[in-house]
Amino acid sequence: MSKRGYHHGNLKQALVDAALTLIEEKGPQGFTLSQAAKAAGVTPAAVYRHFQGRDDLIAETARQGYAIFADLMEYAYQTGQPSALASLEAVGRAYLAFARKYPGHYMAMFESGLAITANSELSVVASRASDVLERAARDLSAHIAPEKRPPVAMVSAHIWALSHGVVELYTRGAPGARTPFPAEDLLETGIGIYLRGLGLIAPDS
Amino acid sequence: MSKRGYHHGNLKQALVDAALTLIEEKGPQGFTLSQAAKAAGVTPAAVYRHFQGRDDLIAETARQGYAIFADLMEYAYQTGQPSALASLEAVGRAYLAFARKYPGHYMAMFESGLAITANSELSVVASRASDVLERAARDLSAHIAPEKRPPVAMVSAHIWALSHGVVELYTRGAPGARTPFPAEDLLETGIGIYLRGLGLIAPDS
DNA sequence: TGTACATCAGTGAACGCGCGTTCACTGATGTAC
DNA sequence: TGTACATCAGTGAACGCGCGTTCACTGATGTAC
Repeated sequence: MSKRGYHHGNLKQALVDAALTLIEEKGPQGFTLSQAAKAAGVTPAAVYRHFQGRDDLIAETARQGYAIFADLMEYAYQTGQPSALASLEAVGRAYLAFARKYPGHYMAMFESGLAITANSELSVVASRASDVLERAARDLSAHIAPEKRPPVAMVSAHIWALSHGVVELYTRGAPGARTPFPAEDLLETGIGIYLRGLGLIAPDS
Repeated sequence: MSKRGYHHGNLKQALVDAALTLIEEKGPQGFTLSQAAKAAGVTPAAVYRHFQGRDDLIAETARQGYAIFADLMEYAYQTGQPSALASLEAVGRAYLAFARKYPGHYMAMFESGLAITANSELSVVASRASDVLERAARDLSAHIAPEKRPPVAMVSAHIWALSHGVVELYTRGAPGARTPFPAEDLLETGIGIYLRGLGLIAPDS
C-alpha cells in the first residue's frame, strides 16, 4: 500500500506497469509472462501470487485503463456543460487525448482481444465510459426535432467509431493510411461536419 | 500453378490459407509458424522454401488482402459512377463488406502490426486501395463550394476512419461498445449524416 | 526496547513442451534423348 | 514408348532456447508480549 511498505516491491502494480511498457513496445500479444516478470525484476513464479496468468494481468491493465478513461470522459463531459455541443466535443477530444497519453492502456483495452463480457469487473468499468458518451449524445439529441432525430445509441456509436478509427489509423504507425493532418484536427473537423449533418451547427458557420 | 501440378501441394498458397484460418481464430499474433505449417499438413522446415519466416507469411497474406480489397473498392466506385455520391456510398459499403467476408485478410492488413512501409510491394498495393477512396472524395469535393470545401485528403480520412471504427467496434466481439444496430446500418447512416454535414445531401431529405 | 514467532511474498530449481532454424537427405516430378 | 537423369519441394532429426507452471523453501516484515 504505502510506497515502501512492501516486502520486495509493490509487485502487483509493478507488473501492470511492466506490462504497459511491453504492450507499447510490442503490442498486447507481443510479450510473455516471463518477460513481464523480468521487466518487473522478479521471478516468473512470483507473478502467480497476484495474477492467474498473462491474460489476467492484461485484464487488470485494461481495467485500470477503463477506470482512467471513464474518469477523463466524465471530466470532459462536465467541462462542456451546460452546452450539449461543448460536452460532446470535449468528450471527443478526451477520447483522443487518452489514446495518446495512455497508449498501453488503450491497446490493452481495445486491441488485446480480451473478452470483456467474460470479466464482470471489467464490463462494469467499461460501461461507465460508454455511458458518458451516450449521455452526451442524449443531451444533443434533445436539440434535434424528434422526427429527424436518429436514435441516441446510433449517434454515440458514430462518434465512438469515428474516434476509434482516427486513433487506430492516424495516431500510430498506420496501414496504407497516411495523412498530412494531425489526428486531433481530423477528429475535431470530422465531428464538426457530422454535427452539422445532424442540424446542430449552422450550415455555414 | 495448376490444381494438381505440384510436388506435394501448392504449399505457398496452402500456408497463406492456413494463416488466414489461424488469424480468424486467434488473431494475427496468436499463432506460430509451426502451427501454420502443421495446419497446411507440412513440416515447419518446409515453410522456409516459400517464406523468410512468420512475418513474411503474414505480409503475403496482407498483400493478397490488399489486392482483393483494392479490386472491390475499385469495382464499387465504378458501380456508383457517374454519381459522386453513389460512388462514395458504394465504396463505404464495399469497405464493410470486405471486412465481413475476409476477416483474416482484414486482420492481417490492419491489426497485425506489420510495417507497411518496410515492404515496398505491400505499400504499392495498399495505396491502390486508398487511392480509390481518395478519388471518390475528390469527385465529391467538386460539388462543394470551394470556400467551404475541406481538403480532399481530410474527407477521405474521415470516411476511412469511420469505416474502420465501425468494423473494429461493431463487427466482432467488441470492447465496451455494444450496439443494437447492424454495422451496415451504422456505417450507412453515419456516412449519410456526414455527407449532409458537407452540404451534399438536402438537409431534410 | 527487546525477543520470539507467524505470515506470506518472492525464490530458485525442476519439469516437460513447443518453438524457430539448420542441415544433409530423399524421392516425386518433368525433361532430354 | 521407355530410360536415365537433373531438379528441387518437402522430410526428419537435431540443436539450443525460453516458455508456463509446480513446489518446497527462505527470509524480510509486522505483531504480540
